Amino acid sequence: MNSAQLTSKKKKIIRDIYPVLFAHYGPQRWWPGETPFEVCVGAILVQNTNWKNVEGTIAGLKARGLLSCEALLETPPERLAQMIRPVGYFNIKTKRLRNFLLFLRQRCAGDIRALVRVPWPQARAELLAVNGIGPETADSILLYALAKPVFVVDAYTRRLLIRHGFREEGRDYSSMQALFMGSLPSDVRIFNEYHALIVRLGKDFGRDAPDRRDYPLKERKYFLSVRGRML
DNA sequence: GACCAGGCACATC
DNA sequence: GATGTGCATGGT
Repeated sequence: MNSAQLTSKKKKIIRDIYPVLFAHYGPQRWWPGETPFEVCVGAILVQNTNWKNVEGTIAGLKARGLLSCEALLETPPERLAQMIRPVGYFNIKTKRLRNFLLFLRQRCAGDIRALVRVPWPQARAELLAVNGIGPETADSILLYALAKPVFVVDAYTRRLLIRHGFREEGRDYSSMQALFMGSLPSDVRIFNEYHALIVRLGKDFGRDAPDRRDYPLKERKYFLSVRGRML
């Protein structure tokens, strides 16, 4: 098999996994937040943390009427840090959140939706320039807050790829993103749902999922396991 | 009590 | 440029 055929086969695998996940889990209706601003706050707070820990924290901020750019900026950092304690890394996340809020106020007059009219590669670069916003956080904001056609990659995505034999593509963020974006139509709805489904799958199986990283992709039929169902 | 959870920046080699 | 480390709480 030449490299072009292998690439084509890999793309097909990426395309084929999606309908299987969708059929099994149904629509996930992401992002689990009400406003674009809430998406941004959640994306920062959830970094390397259980989403459950973030949910309650955001609800608390909302209940206190603090879930806005200006209100959060007016909150003393020490106080903010105490309020977001449950998300873990609360000191560093306080700084990261404030860095984002300062960017938001200065660049968007406090409204992230101002970036909707900016071409997404530029908006992405601007977000990445904020200390504390890395590729996944930036892409989550672009896709789920601004509806830009950007695929979000995360730890679950890496695990899924490695388990399906994508050792080369799974080596770093941009490679994984290129694999998905190069295999799928550039459709916000699909990118939205696919990433959410991968997270859902990951939460179901965690690290207990079958792991066949030693099987070369070209020598076997790929598989996807959903509650014992193998492909 | 260990291990894990929807990262990121920074130091060091 | 690859690899290692600190950041921290809450659930299983």
